Amino acid sequence: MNASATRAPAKPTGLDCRLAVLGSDVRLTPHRREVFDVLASSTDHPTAYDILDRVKSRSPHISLATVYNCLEHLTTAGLIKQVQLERGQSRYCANLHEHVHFHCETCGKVSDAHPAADFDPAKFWNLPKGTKVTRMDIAIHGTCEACTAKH
Amino acid sequence: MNASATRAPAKPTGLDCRLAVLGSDVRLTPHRREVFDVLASSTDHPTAYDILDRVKSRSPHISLATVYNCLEHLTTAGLIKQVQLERGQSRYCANLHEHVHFHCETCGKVSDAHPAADFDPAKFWNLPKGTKVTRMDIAIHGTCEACTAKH
DNA sequence: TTTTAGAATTAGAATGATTCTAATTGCATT
DNA sequence: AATGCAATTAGAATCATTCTAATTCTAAAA
Ligand SMILES: [Mn+2]
Ligand SMILES: [Mn+2]
Ligand SMILES: [Zn+2]
Ligand SMILES: [Zn+2]
Repeated sequence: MNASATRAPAKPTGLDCRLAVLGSDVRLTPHRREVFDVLASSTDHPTAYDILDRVKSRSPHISLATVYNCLEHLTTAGLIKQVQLERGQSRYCANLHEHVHFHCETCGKVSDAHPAADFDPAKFWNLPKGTKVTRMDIAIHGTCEACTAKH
Repeated sequence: MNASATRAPAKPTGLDCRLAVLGSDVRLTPHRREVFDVLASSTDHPTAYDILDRVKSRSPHISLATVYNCLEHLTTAGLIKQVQLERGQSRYCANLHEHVHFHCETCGKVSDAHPAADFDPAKFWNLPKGTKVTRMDIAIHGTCEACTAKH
C-alpha cells in the first residue's frame, strides 16, 4: 500500500501470474491469485483468517499480512468486495453482481440475495434532491431457512 | 455488563433519575440520562468520543468507560440504536423510526432518510421461503445535497 | 547473464476502538 | 447508621487491522 504509492505501477507484461482479469489493473501474483480463487469458490463470505486457513493448504508459508495485502489490492482493483456486517472482522465476497447480504443470527451464515430485475432501491427513500448515490450496503438479519425449519 | 448479569436488576423505585421511558426497564441514572439527551438532541450520529465531549460540558468527570456502559444499556433497552457504517468507530442514533442512513463520502455527514409509506423491502429480494427477517441495515453512500451543490 | 530497481512478502510492532478488571463510590432499603 | 447491590472509574487487556523495516522476487536493462 505504501510501496504502491511511490510511483506509477509498472505495467505487467509477464506471463501466467499477471493475468489481467475483468479489465482490472492488478498484478495477479501467485498469492493474489490464490486469495482470489479461494474467494471465487466460496459463497460463505470468509474473514481474513478464514482465507488465510484456506490458502495455507496450497501455500503453507503465506502470512496474515500478505492475505490482508492481497485483499486490499483485489478490493481496490474492484475484483472483490469487502463486507461489513457487524463490528469485528470484515468479510469478503467475490460476487460482483448487485446483491444484498442475508445474515442468519442463529447459525451465523451469510448468504447473497439478489434483487428483482426491476428493483430501483433509491426511489424508496426520500433523499433530498441533488443527492447522488454511489453505493448501497444492504444487510438483512434474521433466521435462515434451515434454522427456521429445525426449530 | 458483568455486574448486571449477576442478578435480576432491582426495580427502580426512586425519583427523577429513574424515569421509565417508552416502557423500557433501564434505570435512567443521571449519566445515562445525559447520554440519552445528548443523542436525542443530535441528528448527526455521533461516535462514543463525540458523545463523551458533549456530555462533558454537563458532567466534566464522566469517563469514556461510563459512556460506553451507558450506550450499551440504552441500546439493550432499545432506547437508542448502534449504527455501523464503516469499520472503525460505531455511531449512535436515537431515532427509533424505521429509517436508513445516508452517508456523504465527501463531507462525512450521516443523516436519516425515511422510506415511503408503502415500502416493503423484504419482497424485493428473493429470500428463500422460510427465511425470517428481524432487522435490516441499509446504508446509502454518495454525495449529499450541499456537497453536490458546491461542486 | 548479471545488474538493478521497484514491487511483493514477511514477522513482528504499533494502533485504535472497544471490552474487561478490579477497585471505589453512591443510593435505597433495612 | 449498616447493608448490599448497581454505577462509575482508571487503566489493562483484547481484537482486528495497519504499519514498519527488513528480505526476497521478478522483469526489464545493461
Ligand atoms: Mn456477497
Ligand atoms: Mn439514524
Ligand atoms: Zn441459520
Ligand atoms: Zn456532504
